[in-house]
Amino acid sequence: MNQTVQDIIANCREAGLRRTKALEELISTLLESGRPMTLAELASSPRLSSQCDKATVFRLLQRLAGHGIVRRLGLHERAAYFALQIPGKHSDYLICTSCGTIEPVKAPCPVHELEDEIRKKTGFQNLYHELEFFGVCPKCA
Amino acid sequence: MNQTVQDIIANCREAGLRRTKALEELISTLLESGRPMTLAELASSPRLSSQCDKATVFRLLQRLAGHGIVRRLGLHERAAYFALQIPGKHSDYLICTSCGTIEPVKAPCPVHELEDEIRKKTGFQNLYHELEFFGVCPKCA
DNA sequence: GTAATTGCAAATACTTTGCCACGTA
DNA sequence: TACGTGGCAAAGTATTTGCAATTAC
Repeated sequence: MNQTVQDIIANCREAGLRRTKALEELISTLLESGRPMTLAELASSPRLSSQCDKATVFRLLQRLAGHGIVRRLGLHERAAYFALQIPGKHSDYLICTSCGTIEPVKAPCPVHELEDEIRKKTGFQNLYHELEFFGVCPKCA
Repeated sequence: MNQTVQDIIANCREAGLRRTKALEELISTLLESGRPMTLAELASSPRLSSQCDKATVFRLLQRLAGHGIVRRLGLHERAAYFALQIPGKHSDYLICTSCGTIEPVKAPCPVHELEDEIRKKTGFQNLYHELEFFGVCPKCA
């Protein structure tokens, strides 16, 4: 287990969560995959399926989302997606509507200025955004 | 019933759909509301609840989405949202995570250039994007 | 020891489909 | 008439919760 996992778990501890096997495996799995994952995917992943129940993963994700350690994403599927929320890192996603592959967009996000403007003009608090591109990838086309 | 409704229904007819009461009411409702709505909202709206079953609304929305006349949106809720897809018009949304209000963002969308870039670099077909801002509105704060 | 966490199973929420009746073209 | 469309009810998928047992601190 590398340093980053330890760091994130340290954040969890600060947030008042207990250090459990399930928590460690969940964080590791999300970090290793590097992409948003659904509850079903997570709960059936090798590291977690042997380790704990789907309800546990669900509740863990809920707690982590409540503390801003993971973020829940829509992504147009029926199932919700979850991704680690690394401070200072923001990702937009490119999603193939045919095969469902999700990859982070590498280019810098062009939305922050508009976000600032909206924050000023509307008075919304805790503003953040979610940006996804949908299309058919070359393999599927 | 105004002209725009007639226009949209004309598009539906061209797409091979029949002109039914349910179709007219659905289009009118979506157009009047001016915002994305869930299946449940639509099916229980005054114009539609008296008119037809939820399954009918569901199937209509599916057909319309298949022909690009409505668009299905994620918007972070458990239920899917549907919005009329007016040619040449694109909307980003500002959503209050506390009361759930959804309003279109008035400012021009700053994402089109990045979208073009992604189209060129990745070879994705039929590329489009979805952009949402989430936060707590002044009333809820 | 105490409160947070977990597993299992049951309850919800929302979506989707089957089947036959009906209405539009 | 023929095929798209509609209603009703049932099935499917994903999420969420209750409660007693367990575990981290």
